[in-house]
Amino acid sequence: MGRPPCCDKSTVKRGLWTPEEDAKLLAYTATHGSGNWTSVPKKAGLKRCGKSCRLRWTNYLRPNLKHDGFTPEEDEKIIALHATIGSRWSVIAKKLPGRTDNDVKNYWNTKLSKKLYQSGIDPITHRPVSHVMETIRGLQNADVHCGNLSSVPASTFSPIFPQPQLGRAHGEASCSSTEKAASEFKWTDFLMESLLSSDGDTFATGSDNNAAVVDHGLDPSAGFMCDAMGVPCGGDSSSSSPFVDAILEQERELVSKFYQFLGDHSDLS
DNA sequence: AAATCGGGCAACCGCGCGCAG
DNA sequence: CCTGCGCGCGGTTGCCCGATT
Repeated sequence: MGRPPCCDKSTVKRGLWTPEEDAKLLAYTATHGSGNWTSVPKKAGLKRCGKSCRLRWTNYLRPNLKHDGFTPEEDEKIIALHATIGSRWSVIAKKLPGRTDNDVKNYWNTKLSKKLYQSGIDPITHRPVSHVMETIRGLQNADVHCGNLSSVPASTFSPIFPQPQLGRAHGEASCSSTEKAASEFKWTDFLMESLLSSDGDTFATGSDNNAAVVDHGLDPSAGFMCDAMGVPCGGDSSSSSPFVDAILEQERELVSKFYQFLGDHSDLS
């Protein structure tokens, strides 16, 4: 059984907000504060979903939001943070006063990623495009297997586009120490260090454990970079379900074909 | 002037997490 | 421990509007 919808979509208004609706929501939050969004539409006299009210308030009506263009300093900060933690827009937005995650996400998707690419930097890996293409060609020639991939420099893989996680599908519990040794250098580490030293802060992620993990350049939610190559090391890596194993196997094949496709079309770059 | 295209952005959707009962 | 609910998040969609043909 799926989760029931938060509101009746047939009776709820959708689409752009009118100035009158904004005024009602502002008036309500000014006197009652934000929170308990499910009851806000009723109390504020709005025919909107509570979720829609929350979104409108956090992305547009909230006090101290900046509505002007991004500065070059903000650009630099976004790029550096994206290189370090990937597309965790809420974390990035917290580092930019007056900006929302939606702002940052839209700005990245429409402007910054293109700007980076035009300047010869791959917006996914944050490495020179030529290096990325070289790596893909290397992968095409390599037998796609966890052990063989250890020969590929660890810095090749992006946190948000890690290499195929084959060990997980085949129940390989962990990578060997030699595999780890081959990837001692973590380019994200020095990015993180430079960021942290610049403002002396850490990335709050909602729990102490998570914060500690992020401090070491790891992503507690996505599980990327258990070692520097994006291959999970340690822990239970196999699924107990044949169904899940089949899906993982299928995913593995797709990733392999994808890399092969990129290699076949490397002349397009 | 009209039609089409494409960029930018606001809003929506679905999922995961945390918490209270 | 389980379940339901509220909230926050990232990804995606769709509308608006200026540029181009």
